Amino acid sequence: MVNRSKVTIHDIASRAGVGVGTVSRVLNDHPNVSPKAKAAVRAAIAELGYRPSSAAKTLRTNRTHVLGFITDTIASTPYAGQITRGAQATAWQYGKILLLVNSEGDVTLENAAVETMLDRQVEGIIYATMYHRAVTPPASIKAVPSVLLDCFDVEHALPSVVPDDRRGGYRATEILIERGHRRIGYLNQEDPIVARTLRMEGCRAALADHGIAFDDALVAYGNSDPDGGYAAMRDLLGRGVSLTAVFCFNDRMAMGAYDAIREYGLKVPRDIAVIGYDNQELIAASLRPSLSTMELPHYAMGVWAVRYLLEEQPPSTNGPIQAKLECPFVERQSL
Amino acid sequence: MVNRSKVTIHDIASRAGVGVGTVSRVLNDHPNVSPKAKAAVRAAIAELGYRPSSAAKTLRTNRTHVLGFITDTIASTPYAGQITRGAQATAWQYGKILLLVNSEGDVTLENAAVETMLDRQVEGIIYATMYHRAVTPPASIKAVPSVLLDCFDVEHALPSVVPDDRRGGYRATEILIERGHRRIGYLNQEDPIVARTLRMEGCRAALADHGIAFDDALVAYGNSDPDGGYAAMRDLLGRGVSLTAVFCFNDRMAMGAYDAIREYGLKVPRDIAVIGYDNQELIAASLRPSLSTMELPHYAMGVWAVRYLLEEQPPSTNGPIQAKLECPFVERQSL
DNA sequence: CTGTTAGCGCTTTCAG
DNA sequence: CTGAAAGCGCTAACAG
Repeated sequence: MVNRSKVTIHDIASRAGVGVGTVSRVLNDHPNVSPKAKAAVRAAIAELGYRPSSAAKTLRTNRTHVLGFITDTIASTPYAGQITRGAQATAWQYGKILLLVNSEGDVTLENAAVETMLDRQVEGIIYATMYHRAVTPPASIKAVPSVLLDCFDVEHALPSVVPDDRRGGYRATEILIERGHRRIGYLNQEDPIVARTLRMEGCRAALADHGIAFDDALVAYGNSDPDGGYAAMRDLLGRGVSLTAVFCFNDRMAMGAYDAIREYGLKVPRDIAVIGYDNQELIAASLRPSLSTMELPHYAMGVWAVRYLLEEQPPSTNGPIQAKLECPFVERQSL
Repeated sequence: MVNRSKVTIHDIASRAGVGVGTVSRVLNDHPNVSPKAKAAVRAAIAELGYRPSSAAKTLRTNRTHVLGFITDTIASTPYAGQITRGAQATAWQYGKILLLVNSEGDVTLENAAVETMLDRQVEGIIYATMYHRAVTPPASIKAVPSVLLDCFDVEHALPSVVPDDRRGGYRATEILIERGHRRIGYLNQEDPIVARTLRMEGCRAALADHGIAFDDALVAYGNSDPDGGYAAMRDLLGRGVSLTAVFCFNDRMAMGAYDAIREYGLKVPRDIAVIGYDNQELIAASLRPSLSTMELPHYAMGVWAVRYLLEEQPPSTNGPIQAKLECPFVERQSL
């Protein structure tokens, strides 16, 4: 039976003919309760449609089992979904629930969000961005255990988890080399964001490790979208340099590159192998031929962040941990 | 100054030399407080780094200012982001915050999520799905004001908000007709989901209203993804029927259709105009030429749902409201 | 094993 | 205008 007006532990107690202490004990699975009392309480709970008040419990125990989750732009990409999903699923496993605020990058709002969360006594805060970059989160975030996701603060004063873009760039290049390519083009994005620097570093390191000289004539720049990839690829092809493969900064640029390659009467992967980055499913899996790419570990970062907050944190030797998660290679048909 | 150990209203009261009642009054902006007392309290609050306990407040007032937000699949599409974003932003405007759970369609988890939310005394629940369909949400959801988003229950026993797919199908077709097309192909998705039925109905109605006979030879079926669109378009083109435009069930199918059209040596929009559905930005804006499409009002539905929960609900004449939101036409270069 | 009791921090009468 | 007091529903001693 469902009773709308507030049923309290006292109602249960009198109904079951026991004291409130006993009710509380069965509610919290305490060991020393007689089976009989337990049954009576259970029955009363069911009959009265009792629902514990988590506010009262929180007031008493000082625990909320709530984690704050702040994002900058939840919308623009499907990434946000994966991060959120990983974080939420993991929180749930631990019996925690997420309080969500999307700041859209508004600093005032971000501060207010942290304040609200602190008022609500969240047990930790996850501050997530949708691409790998440096941030300055509200200082008050330090009032509770916090972790930066897909971003880091310049002082590295807060723990963080980001994709290992350098290693990803290295692996992508190495994979191309392993398949026999030695003339590898690089479609780079023009904004010098963190990911670009790191991936490029990895790429050069792989080239060097395999005794291939880095050739500036093989890199072209463009916007990090299909148009930019299209333009950059045309640029590259227009130079008349020989190349058998191209590593694109991201899948969106690769999408544009496909168009340019096709216009030149070339075929992927027969004439030019293409590897992307991000594993933006919607694109990578849909292109013809489907695109091999390095996956950004969004879900994994969500999981990692929550685990970090909830598990015992090992004593840090030198500053908060700055975790780098691997970007796995996702093989499809473009190489 | 930030004091970590709990500072209570009593600390503020004694520090400011007033009673707790007065402190509470300034905290809640009550009218009858002397400027002097107010100033003293404010000062004490700042000095002690006081932070009100929302648990205590909730216990006392019975209000949490929290809304529950349950999604089935937050990840697979960027849609989820828009829905969530619209809901979150609107909630924030009303001084509410969202408690998020992603069920991944797991019924047990869904039930548990509702229970937790009710224990936490959410003031309303939004139950959102990522595509327009019929659902059976946990019955206990009715314990608080609730609304279904992008879905509806078969009995229409709960209020809901969905895209107006019928009208969208009508408009898309009409737009094609207005531009002079009379031989319009239809790339339909093979699963008979709600959106398919509705869009098709709209399409036929538009045709009829403009005196164009519906021709079965102009509709082809496929998976609702690029491969399906590709196959369906090839099918259509292979029939040798004349057509100058094609209305695709969604943008992903349109993406595949582009490939098929190109393979036939035809050009979009010169030879065949293409209109999609969904306005899946990542695809629609990236295709070459960019794709004109009907937008699914995800953000708007998120806004609508929260508003509905929070605003005074007009007395319903016949059952809970079943809102249909318009799918706006987004013009790009494919027609 | 169990009933009683004392608060958790806050809001809200109720008298001044 | 303001202090004192009474709980909101629950848990955690503390005596049995």
